[in-house]
Amino acid sequence: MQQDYKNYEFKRIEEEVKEYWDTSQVYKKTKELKSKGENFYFNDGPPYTSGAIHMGTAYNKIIKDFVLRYLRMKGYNVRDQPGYDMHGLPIEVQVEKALGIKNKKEIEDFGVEKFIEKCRAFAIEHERKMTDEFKALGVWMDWDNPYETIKNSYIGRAWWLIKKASEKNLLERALRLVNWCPRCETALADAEIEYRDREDDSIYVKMRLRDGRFIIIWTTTPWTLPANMAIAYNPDFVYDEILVENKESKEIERWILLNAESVVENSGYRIKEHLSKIKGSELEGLEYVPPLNIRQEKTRKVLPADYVTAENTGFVHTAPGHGAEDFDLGLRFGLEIFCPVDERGTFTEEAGKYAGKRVFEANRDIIEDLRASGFLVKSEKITHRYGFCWRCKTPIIYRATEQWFLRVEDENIKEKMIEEVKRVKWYPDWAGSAREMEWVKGARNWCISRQRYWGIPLPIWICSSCKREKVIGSEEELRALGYKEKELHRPWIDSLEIKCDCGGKMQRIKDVQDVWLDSGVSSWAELKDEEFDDFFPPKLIIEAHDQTRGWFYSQLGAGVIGFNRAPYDEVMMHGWIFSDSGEKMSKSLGNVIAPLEMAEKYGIDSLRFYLLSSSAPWEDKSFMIDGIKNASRTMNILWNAQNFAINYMLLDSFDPERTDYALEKEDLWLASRVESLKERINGYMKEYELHRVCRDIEQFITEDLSRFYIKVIRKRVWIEEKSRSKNGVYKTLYETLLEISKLLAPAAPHIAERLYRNLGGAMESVHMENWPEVKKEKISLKIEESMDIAREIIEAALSVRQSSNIKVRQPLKRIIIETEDENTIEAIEDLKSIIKDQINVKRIEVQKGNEDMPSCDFSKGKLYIDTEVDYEIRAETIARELIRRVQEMRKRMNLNIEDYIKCTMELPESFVKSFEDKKENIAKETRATEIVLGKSEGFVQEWKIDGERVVIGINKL
RNA sequence: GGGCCCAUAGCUUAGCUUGGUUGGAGCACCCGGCUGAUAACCGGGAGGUCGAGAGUUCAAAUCUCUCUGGGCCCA
Repeated sequence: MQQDYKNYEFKRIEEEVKEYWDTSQVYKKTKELKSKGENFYFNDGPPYTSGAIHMGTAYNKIIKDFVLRYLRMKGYNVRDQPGYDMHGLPIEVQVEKALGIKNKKEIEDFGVEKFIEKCRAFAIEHERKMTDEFKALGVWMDWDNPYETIKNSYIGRAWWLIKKASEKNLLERALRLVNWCPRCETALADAEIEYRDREDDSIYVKMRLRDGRFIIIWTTTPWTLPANMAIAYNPDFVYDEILVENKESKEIERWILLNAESVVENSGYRIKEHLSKIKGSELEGLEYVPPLNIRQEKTRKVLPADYVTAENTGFVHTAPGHGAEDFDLGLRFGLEIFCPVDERGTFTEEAGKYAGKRVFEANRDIIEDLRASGFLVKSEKITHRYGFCWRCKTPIIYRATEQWFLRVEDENIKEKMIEEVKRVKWYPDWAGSAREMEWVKGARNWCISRQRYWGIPLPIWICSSCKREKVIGSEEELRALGYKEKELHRPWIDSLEIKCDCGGKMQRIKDVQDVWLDSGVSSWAELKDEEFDDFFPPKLIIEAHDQTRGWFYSQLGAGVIGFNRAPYDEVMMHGWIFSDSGEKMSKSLGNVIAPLEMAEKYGIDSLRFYLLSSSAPWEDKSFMIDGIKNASRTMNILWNAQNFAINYMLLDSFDPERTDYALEKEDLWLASRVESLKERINGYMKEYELHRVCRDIEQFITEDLSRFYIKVIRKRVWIEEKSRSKNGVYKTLYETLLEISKLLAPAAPHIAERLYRNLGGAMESVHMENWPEVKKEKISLKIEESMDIAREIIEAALSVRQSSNIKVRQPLKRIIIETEDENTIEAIEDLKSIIKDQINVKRIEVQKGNEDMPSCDFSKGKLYIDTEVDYEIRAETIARELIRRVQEMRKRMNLNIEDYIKCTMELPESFVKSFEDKKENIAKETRATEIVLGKSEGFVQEWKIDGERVVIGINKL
């Protein structure tokens, strides 16, 4: 056992603990110690290596660290390899920026090889920085051996899945509608789209039917009109046919639409007459003349579609080359998938007069053309949600292109995925049953090809003559074909030509793989061959709720295709951290709170404890500075409790092994509280309710241990001689603190370690310990209830004291408690000395109260205080006042607890007799060898007691 | 527009599953007190239309519906 810093100097403490972990290789030894336990494969969701960690990343790893430390204490052999997601567009975009490059052509000019090297360097540099930060947060993972998605071994494992998909006929190349970033010139997965508000044109356009009537359509993307191939209507609707007049030309027209009034509002038309109702189904077969007749076609058809809603005009302009539903409708009715837009978002020659224009810029021209030709009803602005490229923030467009897909929509695959979502245990339950389920049910075939550079090359070779495809499933397979380059990345891999059976040459498709698939395969790609049997599949993953469509999903898809199962049994989903005003933290808003800055200021353990206890893991949190301050205060209180305990134990050379101790009621009570705390915590851990775990520990430390127990046992500790009762205190404190160090180890690993080591814990580290078992026999609900009653009585009495203006230093003659409650009567009998002590009262009587006495109600009855002051009470009050002043002076002089003093006092005449009577007691309490009345000497201070002047002088001996 | 989650004091939150005395804490504020582990703590004060509305019920923060606002994921 040893004393520690007087104050909770978290910075020094945390640094020193880390140093201890390093020099004594505690992490390694802990893992070795637990290596015989049951294997537990925890799979770390790899953060993306493109920046410093933010509060959310920190929170994520802190939760993981909590759970991993807990699992180790529970005896598991935990596989805790961290990972990094290091490929992909985000890094390419950042490197492009650094190089001052703007598009793919400039990358080709710069050199793909050099570009790849820049990307690699970028990823590795950030990986290093992030690792340092995670370590700083005290996160124990296998930082020397992270899995990295850019390694050859990893890439080969990713290929395995592509081959597997190909073998199962789940890999297909298809003309499909994809999200397209015109700046990055690549397809994007649904997961790569970020939705934000954007202001767009909102136009209503007339489509002339062959019979001269008009159908009105509405769109926010005028640039898709050149690709218009049909108009969709809903056969279940009843449309209005109306007569409208052009306000200027007075021309009369017949329109078919819904919501005529609002469409005509603010336009150059007014309604003359409502003619008739037309059933949607009656529109079948109608033909119209496309308004921007760029292809000189005569007419196109009006087609039925269920997805058309009654919003706007009830008709939907359909461009199969630019919209998902349009595309499907196009397939169903054999429309041409017309897409006159190239990869840079520019109209091609096929777009006639618009050729060469960027699509968004063409909006204006198209609107003007419609206006000029009289087809525009009106043009307004609208703010709506629109998709943007997740990295470069360019508004995306939809294009029909040939891409590679994993056929997730395949009935067997989707059914299995749904089954797996049901099988997996989600925390909280609705993360799976509602959220993930919803997403999986609506899942589309997964576009996995990207027309980019920094990624895992898709291992697909195609013969230029017979078009046969070959998929490579591993690095070995590639090497067997004679591939000599060290690198599996582009551009090197593109050089490999494979001889086709037909005699032709096979070339790799140029695409790289969607980076979401990189992390999707991590569950097996990170494993070494020899680990596979022992660990696969992983048991648990822990990520934020945005991963519903991200990693939860990509792993599920990849796992079902590869292994016919989800690569996890349990998913713990957590929330995001927002700023104190509840906004997203972002550089542009200037409200970013860096995790390490907070750790610097308030301590790592405090940061961790705050984040963990603030609210349920799955809830989003606003980061409150007051919250972390409060956590720091809790750590401080624990620190002080430790110092108090160890200080006195050392003074009395207490040995925790000794058995000559006597336990009092309060000791049994505290022990019971510890055990019931453990029992509650075990319950919370079953549902990963980490916040409840932390809150209960905090409550115990502040309420039970510090504010009550230590206050109650002070007197016992002050007794000079060694005693069985004092040993009882020490024994209780020692065991309590030791248990607390273990319970706190997952959340606040540094202070827990220090506390454990200071107490002389049996292991080298608290993190090697076993998670404490509940000792049920120590739990006594009876004593806990009694103590609750006692505490309530104490509170009530102190309250009456205050309202009657009687300070606690003045003893009360008696209190009277009026109650019928048997438990209360019993509690008073049982805990009399504690109650008397805390209230400073001579006697407790249970009987009918005297209505003239000051009183107050409490839940089980009424409490009265007897305020009569006799000579003895007066004398004791004065003695206590004097003791208090001397103690305060000792403190100010910085004396040690065991130092002796000599004391001189100048007292008013009215105090002298009391003083003489209580002199012995005053001397004992203040460790004064003598107290002399007369001129004060040494350290002298003047006090006012009950309005009288008192001068005290102290000399240290 | 859809799915899921959230809304309780100035702030952070408990209570909601299983309706039932005057809805608890902590932080901050004011007043008083206590203190040889603790610049710690205790007592009191002030502060709540339990997001809004409707319904079920003898009784609703709690159950149901609708709406509003926020978040995530989509369209």
